[in-house]
Amino acid sequence: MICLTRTGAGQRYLPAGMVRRMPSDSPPEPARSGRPRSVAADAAILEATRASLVDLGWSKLTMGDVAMRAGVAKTTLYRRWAGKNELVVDAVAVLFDELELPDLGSLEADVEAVVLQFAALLERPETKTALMAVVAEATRDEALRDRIRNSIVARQKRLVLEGRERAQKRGELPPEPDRAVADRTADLIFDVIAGAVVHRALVSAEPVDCVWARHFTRLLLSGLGAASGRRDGEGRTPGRRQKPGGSV
Amino acid sequence: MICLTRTGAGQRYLPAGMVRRMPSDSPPEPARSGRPRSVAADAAILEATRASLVDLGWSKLTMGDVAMRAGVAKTTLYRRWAGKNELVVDAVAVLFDELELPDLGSLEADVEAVVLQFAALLERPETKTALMAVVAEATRDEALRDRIRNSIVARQKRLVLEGRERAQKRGELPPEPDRAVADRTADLIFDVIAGAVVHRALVSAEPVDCVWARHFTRLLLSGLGAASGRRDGEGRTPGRRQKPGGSV
DNA sequence: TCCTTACGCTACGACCCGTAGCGTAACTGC
DNA sequence: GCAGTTACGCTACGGGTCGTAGCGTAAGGA
Repeated sequence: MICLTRTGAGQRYLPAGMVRRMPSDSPPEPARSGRPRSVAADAAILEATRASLVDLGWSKLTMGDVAMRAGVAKTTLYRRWAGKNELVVDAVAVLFDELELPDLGSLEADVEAVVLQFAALLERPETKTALMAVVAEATRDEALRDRIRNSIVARQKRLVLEGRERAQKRGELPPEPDRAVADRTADLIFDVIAGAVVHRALVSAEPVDCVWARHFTRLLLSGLGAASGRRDGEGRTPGRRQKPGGSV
Repeated sequence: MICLTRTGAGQRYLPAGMVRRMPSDSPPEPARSGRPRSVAADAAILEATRASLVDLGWSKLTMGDVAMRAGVAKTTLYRRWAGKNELVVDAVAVLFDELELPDLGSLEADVEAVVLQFAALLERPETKTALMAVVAEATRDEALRDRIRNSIVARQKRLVLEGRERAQKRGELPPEPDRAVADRTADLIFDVIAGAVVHRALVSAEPVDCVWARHFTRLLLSGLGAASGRRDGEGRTPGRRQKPGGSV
């Protein structure tokens, strides 16, 4: 809705610095004339945004405050971002690059580790308050939804694909019969993992600790029909399906 | 944070009308003297809040607008609620009373139905934008977190408990070995269901339709080790565990 | 009738929004 | 060097929301 009120001149700025700011998305940069944008300012603004999120939270964060922290004029922010929502998405998105799939020898251990990584990321004050607020705004803003999808969701989804591929090579998961089923299942797994962790951490407001991560992982993998690859000897016997019941 | 700025006089109003406004939570009402609060105004305000959410969304909803729609002075709102967050939580919470566990003969069918009910609730414009925004605010507000827990989360959680109890009577789920495990598992199931549906609907922004609900339910129940109770003949064979694989 | 509480109304300072306008800085191509 | 182009900092502004104070009045109980 903000975009609708922007002037034509303002719109010109958007394609360059706003809609796509993934490093790989602006490769050639056809050497426009004129004073170039300060990349230092970009970094300072995003850093200031995260700092402001920590101190003030989403609702009290203001563009003026961010500009002041970054040592930049408020107008500069509006020249690069349409508003608070877009700015915060970009400021938070890079944090998701920290997520990576470890190789601990079994799918179960890998998933557990990712769950804990994700939970740790959600615990950080600059993410926990910002993520939900941005998602809330995105429910009424198509462009913002795309931005979240392209910058944050995509970063997480690749972990699911990587993990499944690796597990299939290990023989822990069966290969997918066809492409459509594979995509659908990956989406499902992604929503289950991310959704459960977010819900546990932010809605239920209970800690996502090792114990919870283990129970959740077992529930998930048991549902996926994965052969147990746990090698530390604890838990269920390898090669045998877990006994159904409350020990999940 | 709002509460901190309220005067002593303002605080006096909170216990009566704000902290607890569930019908069953204020039973005796020790007959205070003075003009009683208009219950009609209460209903009008909450209704106006939902209407405003539909029209404006969370971020553009203002106390003044709600007051105008309700035919009430803005000061009356502040006499009853500390701010926008608390008001919206109360306005939206009652919608969760619509959720109910059907008895379709099998756990699988029941879970599917609840998932679809929950998804339909999330699709409503007054909830989809409000819920996440409130959760976001709650990350920095202990009192708001409690309010959400007591009014919204509690409403949903009872469905999990009911469903499990019924499934155990049917023999679809094994009884819990002890109380602690039972509680922990119920919490886990709750976070998985609610989290996955919310994430699918609001973050991934994909439809939660019958197909998705079925796949998700099978994944969940398979993980829980439930015996298949599906009676329409399709899907897996009763009495036999589902073949692990991509058909989830 | 007095007392108490809720209500509507007005007004208010404080803050934030998003933009316009200006002069200046930085970089490109001739 | 020169214009041409773009980004930046700064100031100022109208418009909106916030949350409260203060007042007179309405609606109940002792």
